[in-house]
Amino acid sequence: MFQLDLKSRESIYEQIINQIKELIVTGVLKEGEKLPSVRELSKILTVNPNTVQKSYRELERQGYVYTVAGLGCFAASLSDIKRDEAAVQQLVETLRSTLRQLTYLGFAAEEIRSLLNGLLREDDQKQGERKKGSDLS
Amino acid sequence: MFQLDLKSRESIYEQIINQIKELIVTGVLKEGEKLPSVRELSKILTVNPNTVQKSYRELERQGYVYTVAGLGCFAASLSDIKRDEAAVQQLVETLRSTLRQLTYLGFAAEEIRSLLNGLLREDDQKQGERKKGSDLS
DNA sequence: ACAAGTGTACCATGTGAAATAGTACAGTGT
DNA sequence: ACACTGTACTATTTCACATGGTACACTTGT
Repeated sequence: MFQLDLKSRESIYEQIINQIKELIVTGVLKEGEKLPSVRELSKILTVNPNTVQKSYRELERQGYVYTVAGLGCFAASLSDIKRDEAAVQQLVETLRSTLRQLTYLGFAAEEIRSLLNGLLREDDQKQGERKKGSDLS
Repeated sequence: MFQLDLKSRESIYEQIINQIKELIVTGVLKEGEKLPSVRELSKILTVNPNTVQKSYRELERQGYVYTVAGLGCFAASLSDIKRDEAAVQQLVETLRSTLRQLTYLGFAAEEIRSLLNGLLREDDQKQGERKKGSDLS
């Protein structure tokens, strides 16, 4: 269920955030379903409770979960997810930078297109085939 | 020509690396052209000489430049750039993660494809420009 | 009322990367 | 000799991350 990579550049709490996001967006965690408690998840992952709580706090800020004191943390409705424009901008900038670096390494435009098509196909599968894609060119 | 963002998550020496890579790949810095000396560039950017040297060392390791003790640091031939397979794998992983996060934010496959097409178009333009006269200030 | 579980808010500590500051040495060209 | 160049250190600071620990308020089941 959870897989942490301690060597990753991505910090632990960010990995937790992204993995929970995935569970919610893919529908594994349905609206209203309870997440593991802070202390419980910290034991499962053998990380500090504070680290898990930091993840939960951020997930709530972004609208992926809601918490009730004394009860726990629950998956929110997909429609509650906040599309933070600054976050989007950040992601686009990351995309731009990554694509550029691939170009630096000598990848031709066609290679990159083909690579992206492969990655998008993965996403489609995870999403459950909501849309069938057109070509990138 | 150099633009550092101290607030960026990307560290300074990484920003220097990427901007120099761009100058070399786009042909602004042609093969054999001399880069600013470590001390000179550090003054231009108002960063520590050690930071610049770290960038140059990494650029040499990746084959973008070659250095001659006592002479300076020079742009290498594009054919000398090493395609580090681990680095490629890292970039692909970053792409995968970024695309996934866009999906989490509710972007449809079509939106993402269109966004990527825009970014690829930017790259095509940069590749075609091939300006003359390297203006490093 | 009580206990156990929940989220939450702190504070202190350790760690590692990044960046800075400074010194020193070797090679190149004039 | 001199002024550049790259290079190699060491030491220090800063900051985010992660950990360890304590405390408090709320909810549920008993």
